[in-house]
Amino acid sequence: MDFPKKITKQLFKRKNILDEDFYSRDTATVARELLGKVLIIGDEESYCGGFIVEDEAYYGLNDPASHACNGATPRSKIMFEKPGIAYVYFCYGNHYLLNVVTEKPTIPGAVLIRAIEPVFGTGEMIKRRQVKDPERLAKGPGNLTKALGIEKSFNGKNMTDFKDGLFIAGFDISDFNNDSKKNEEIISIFKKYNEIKEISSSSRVGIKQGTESMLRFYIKGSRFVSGKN
DNA sequence: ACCACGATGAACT
DNA sequence: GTTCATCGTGGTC
Repeated sequence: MDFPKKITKQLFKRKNILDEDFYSRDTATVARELLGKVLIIGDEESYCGGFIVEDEAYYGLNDPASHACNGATPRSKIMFEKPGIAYVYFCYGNHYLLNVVTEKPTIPGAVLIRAIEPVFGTGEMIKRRQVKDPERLAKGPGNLTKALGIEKSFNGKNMTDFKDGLFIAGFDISDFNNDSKKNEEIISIFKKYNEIKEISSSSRVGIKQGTESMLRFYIKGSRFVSGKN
C-alpha cells in the first residue's frame, strides 16, 4: 500500500478502533464524537477510507424519522441489537446507506455516515465513482458507500473488529511527532482532524417527519460536507 | 397480495 | 427550483 507503515499500523491498532463501549451510548453523542474519526474498509494490505465530516443520529420509538419508530421489523431489528455493528440498507432503488448501531442492546439507535474526506485509497474510489474531484468523491451517504464499495453484504458486520474489514478508528497524533518530510502532507490532515473544531448541527436531510430535531452534525466549513455549503 | 413511498443523486428548467 | 430512475420494505387490505 502506498501509505507509511506507521500510519497503517496505527489505524489497525486495537486500542484505536472504536469499541462497543464507544457506541453503547446516547446516539447524538456518538454522532458528534464520530466527526473527525477515520472510516476504514479493507485490510492492512489494501484499504480505503477517510475522515468522517458529516453524520446523522436516528433514535427509536420517539423519532418519527427512524426506521425503528414502529418497533423492530425484519429490516430495522438490527438497530435494537449490539452497538458497533453495521446497519446497511438499500434506499430509493439505487443506493446503499451505511449506519453504525448505537445504544445498549434492546435500545434502538444508529448513526448514518453521510460524508468523509477521502484520504486512503482514493484511486480505488475514483474508479468506483467515475468522479475525480476529491470533494465530490464521498459526499452524501449514497456516494460514500459507492466510493467505498459498500453494499448489502456489509449489513451486520462487526465494526469493532478490523477482521470484518469495516471499522472506525481514532488516532494519536503524538505518534507522528518526528516523522520524515515525505509524510508531511498526510500528517497535516491528521492534525487538522485532531484539532476539531467547530461542530454545527442542523435538521436531518431527506426526511418528512422529525424535521424539528437538530440531529445532523457536520464539521463547520468543511468542503467535504454534502449540501449547499 | 397489493402498492405507496423513501435517511438519494443526477439531470434537468 | 423540479423531475425522475429504481426496488425493497412495510403498512394496509
